Amino acid sequence: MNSPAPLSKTRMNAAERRQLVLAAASKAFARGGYYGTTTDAVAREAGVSQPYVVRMFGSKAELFREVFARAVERVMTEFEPVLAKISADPENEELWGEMGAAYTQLLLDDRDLLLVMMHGFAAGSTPEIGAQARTWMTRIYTEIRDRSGATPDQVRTFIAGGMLLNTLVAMEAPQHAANDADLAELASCAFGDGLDAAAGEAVDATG
Amino acid sequence: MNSPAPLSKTRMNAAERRQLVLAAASKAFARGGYYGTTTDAVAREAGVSQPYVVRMFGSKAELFREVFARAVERVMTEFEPVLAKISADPENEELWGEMGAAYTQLLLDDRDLLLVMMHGFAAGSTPEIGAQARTWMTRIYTEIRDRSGATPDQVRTFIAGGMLLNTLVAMEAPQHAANDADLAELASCAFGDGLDAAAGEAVDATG
DNA sequence: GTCTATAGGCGGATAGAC
DNA sequence: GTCTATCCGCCTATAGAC
Repeated sequence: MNSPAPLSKTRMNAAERRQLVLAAASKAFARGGYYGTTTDAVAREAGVSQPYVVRMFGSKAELFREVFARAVERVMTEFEPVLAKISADPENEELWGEMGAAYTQLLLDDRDLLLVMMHGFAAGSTPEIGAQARTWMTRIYTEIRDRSGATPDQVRTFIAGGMLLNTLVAMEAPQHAANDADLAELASCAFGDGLDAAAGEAVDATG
Repeated sequence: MNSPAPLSKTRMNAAERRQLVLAAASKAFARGGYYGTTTDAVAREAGVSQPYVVRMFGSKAELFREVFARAVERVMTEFEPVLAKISADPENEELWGEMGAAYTQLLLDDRDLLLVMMHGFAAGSTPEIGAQARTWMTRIYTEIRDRSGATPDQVRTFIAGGMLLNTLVAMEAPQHAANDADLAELASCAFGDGLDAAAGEAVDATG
C-alpha cells in the first residue's frame, strides 16, 4: 500500500513526472529531514536519475521548499471544513476535538506530510528554510485563530498538541509503543486513540 | 557574552578539554542539527583540530549522543525542585506555571540545550539516535508524571507546550517576532512573556 | 594528548549525448 | 525531456609525527 507501482514511464508528460518526483521527495525528506536526505535518495525513490531531480527543481533547497509548502497547504486544506464549523458554533468545545481528529486522520492517510512539516520547522536555522518555516507557522496560527474566532491561548494549545504529535511520530513512537507502556501512554493521550490505530498499522506493515 | 574567551590551552587536562569540546558541540549541533553539523564545525568552535574531536568521542554519532543526553539531563535537573513542590501540593495548579517558567528560564540561560533536544527528537528516524530519543522522551514523561502525581493528560499538555516552545525557538521565532505581530503573539503566549525577554536579548545580540 | 597530512567516499551540480 | 559521465568540494575517519 505504501509502494504504488510506479506509473509507466512512457506516456508520462513533464507535469506528471514532476508530481511523481515531488511525491518521492516527500517520502524521502520525511524519513531523513533536509540534511539527512540526498537528491540521489529522492531520485531512486522516484525511479529517475539524480541529475534530473536537480535539473527539475534547480537545487535541493528549492525542491525542499516546494515539498514543505505542499505539506503545509495540505494540512490547512484539511482543517478548512472544521474551521468553518467552529466559526459557526464557537461555543462548542467539542469541535476542537474534531480538529485534533482531522490532524490524526491526516497522519493516518499520509504520515509523511507531518514529518516534512516537522523537519521544515526543525531546520529553521538554515536561512532559506527558516524564513519559509516562520511564514508558514504564522499562517497556520492566524488562519486557525481568525477562522475559528478562538482566543490565542486556545489556538496555542491546539498547535502545541500538534507539535507533540509531530515529535512523537518523528521519533517513531507509534511503532515502538507496543514494547513500552509508558511511551504508549504518552502517545495515546496525544490526540485520543487515533494513534493506537496508527501503531497497529505500523506494526502490521513492518512485522 | 556568547563567546567566552577560550580557556588557555596550556594547563588544561583531558577532562577539562573534553568538557570544552562538549560545550562547543552543544552549540554547533544546536545550530545545524545532527546531519547539518560537521565535526569540523565543532572543532573550530572548540579551537581544537577536527581529527581530535573524532578521536575523543569515537564518532560523530557518539558525540551527538553524549551532547543529547547532557541536554536532557540538564532539563530534568532543572525540573526537579518544582516537581518536588507539585508532589507536596498536587492541587495547586499554579505550580505548573512554575514548571513552564523553569523551562523558559532554561531557554534564557542556555538556548542550545533545548535546540539539541529538539534536533535529537527530530532525527529520531536515524536508528542510533531514535532509540535514545525515545528512551529520553519516555523518561521525561514518566519522571514528570510520577514525581508530580499528575494525570497523563496534564503531563501531556505540559510536554506539548514544551515542544511548541522548542519548535518556535528552532525556527528562530523570538529573533523575528519584532517584525511580525502574529508570530510574536503565538510565541509570547507559549509560556507567558518569558519569551519576550529572550527576543529582546536576541535582538540586542544580533543588532 | 594533540597535531598535520591524507585517505576514501559521498553528494550536489554541470556538460553534453540521445 | 531524460540519461550517462563526471567534476569538484566537503566530510568523516585513520595514520603517524611530535
